[in-house]
Amino acid sequence: MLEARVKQAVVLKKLLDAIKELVSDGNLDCTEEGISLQAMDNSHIALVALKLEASEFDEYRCDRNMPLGVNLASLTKILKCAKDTDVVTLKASDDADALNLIFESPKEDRVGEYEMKLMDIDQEHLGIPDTQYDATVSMSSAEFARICRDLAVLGESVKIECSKEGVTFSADGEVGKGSVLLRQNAGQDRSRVKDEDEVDEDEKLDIKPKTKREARRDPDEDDEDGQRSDVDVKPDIEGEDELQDEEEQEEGEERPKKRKAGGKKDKANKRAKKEDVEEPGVSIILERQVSLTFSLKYLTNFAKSAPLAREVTLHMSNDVPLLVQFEFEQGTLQFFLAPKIADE
Amino acid sequence: MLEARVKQAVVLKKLLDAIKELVSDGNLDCTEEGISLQAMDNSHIALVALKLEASEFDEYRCDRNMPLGVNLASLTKILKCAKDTDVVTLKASDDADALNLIFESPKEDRVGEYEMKLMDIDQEHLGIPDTQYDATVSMSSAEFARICRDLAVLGESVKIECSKEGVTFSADGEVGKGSVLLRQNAGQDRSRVKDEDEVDEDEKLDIKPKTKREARRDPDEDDEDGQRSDVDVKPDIEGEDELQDEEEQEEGEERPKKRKAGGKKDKANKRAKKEDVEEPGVSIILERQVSLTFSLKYLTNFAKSAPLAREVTLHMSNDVPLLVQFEFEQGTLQFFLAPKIADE
DNA sequence: AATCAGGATT
DNA sequence: AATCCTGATT
Repeated sequence: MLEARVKQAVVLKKLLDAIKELVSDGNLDCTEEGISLQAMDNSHIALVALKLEASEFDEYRCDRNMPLGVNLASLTKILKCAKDTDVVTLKASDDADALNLIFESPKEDRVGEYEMKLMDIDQEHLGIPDTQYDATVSMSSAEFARICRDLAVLGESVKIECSKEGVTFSADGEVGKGSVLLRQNAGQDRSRVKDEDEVDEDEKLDIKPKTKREARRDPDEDDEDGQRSDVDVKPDIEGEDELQDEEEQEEGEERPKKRKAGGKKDKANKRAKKEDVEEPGVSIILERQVSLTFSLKYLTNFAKSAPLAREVTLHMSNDVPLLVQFEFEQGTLQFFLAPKIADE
Repeated sequence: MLEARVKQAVVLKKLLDAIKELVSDGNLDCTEEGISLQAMDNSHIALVALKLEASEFDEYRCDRNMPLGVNLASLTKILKCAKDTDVVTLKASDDADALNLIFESPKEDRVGEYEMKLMDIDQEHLGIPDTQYDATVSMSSAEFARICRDLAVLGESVKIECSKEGVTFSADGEVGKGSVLLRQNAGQDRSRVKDEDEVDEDEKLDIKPKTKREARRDPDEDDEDGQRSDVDVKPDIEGEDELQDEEEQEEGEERPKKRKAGGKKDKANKRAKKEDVEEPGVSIILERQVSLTFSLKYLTNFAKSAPLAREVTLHMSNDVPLLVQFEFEQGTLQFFLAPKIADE
């Protein structure tokens, strides 16, 4: 038995818009922790991993793990029947061959009940390596989308170079070539480009990811968050909690930073209400310079998630798949893409 | 000789948009009363009946009855040459083989004169039975359009069920199934769901239908309304006037309603100006529960009239054609559609 | 019918 | 910036 309530249908709509062009079918894996979906894209090149946290649902109940095989095009169609502000309740009985979706207007004078047929999908379970990334770039998701769109005009690939200077996206082709340099400008104490020692410290402390994670969730869940991001879409909760505690105990100096992060959360909330104009700054955590080339086709697809989150984080190490991560109120959406090998 | 002036071309444009996909050609029947058009749709399944009231034209003159056979695609093309705010004057001489359209900008600094060739159309004259409907649902036309569009994703037919609970639209197909329940919420004294006795009372008093009719026309015309809708598009003018007078004399109590109607009209005008956000509530008058199935293809076509009127009224009786009625400032647009026989 | 692009609107 | 509405296109 699954019963999950989302306050605003628009979140699910944006999610589906974000992934439906990459993945046609997938299992919504429903567990006590929440709902996750993990799938290779249709051409089996990119990996999409979505996690919706149980705690972030308006109401959540899942008695036992159940994979709900959904056709994302069908789900998109049905979600189109909801108004953006509708309250959505997802329901599935334990042996269901259908997912029930209930759309209720805020005034409760309109109730839509939809039933979507489910399918059996062989879950190729994908282990995502727990990578320590050499470079982590946080930036405005809208800016990321813009850059991908812009450079896609010029060529099929983009080279992303991350150094102390900032991050550079460059592409070239028939028409000509172009590059966009983003300097760090987060307007924070860590906004300047760090030198190696400082970087190491930041990496060790894992400040930056935490800041982002904390932006929308309890600090105590940071590491669960981290695992979700870096290890597996279906992590073991107990193990994570332990890891979390360890880290917190090991590094007492994290606490002040955590509070700082808390401050950021408030700021982010305020922004969401009245400062939408203010774009998130660019911040870079660099352990090692990276230079990687990716298919713009995929990146532009990933960038379609921009409406979900103001900020996107690019995690990169040389010769390792890129992780593009969007954290939004209800969870996390990740995309993985292997770099092109040569500068083709 | 016909000469009719409409203040805003946009009304005619919306009208044409509303019916041009259903009907390709038709006679504009011009009489002293106004201009009406009645036609089966191209597949001879649905019936479209339009009436533009002489009194609602800015200026109206029609010396003798004349059917102007128009190709609606042509008329649409020509109306596209008018700006929405242009004043439109329709002119036709008695033996005309063409309709003249004059588009004048409000500032009168621009005059467009167009002439559209007319055609001879054998008017298959259609008697519309004067049905007493078991259920009458008034609702936001935009919502009606939305529901039809939404359910059209799922299947070809929609079942409309009207009960004390409210009205339910449901459809199913390959992807799954869906239903939308609208509860009564008119926010009026009659907004709650009535039980049988109350329903009977309301029906007897005919409160609800009058309310609706009064929204845009004089109560005295209620029965003319019925005739226009239910009997003939080309009525004998003299006869009708007599009927009107008779009724006025018969039922003195209608006069106050006339005044009331005027007030309501003003209200509607105000709404158009400042209350566009406020959707009309759902109100249901139910003599008997109904459950009917209709082709969504037709209903979605009918729903294209939504820009004409904030509200739509669905009149239903079991096994009888549905009447979908839009009342707008200048007149009434009605669509009739027979139900599907089985639950196919 | 459905998707996409453009323009208007808030 | 995002949504809505329209027109165009496949």
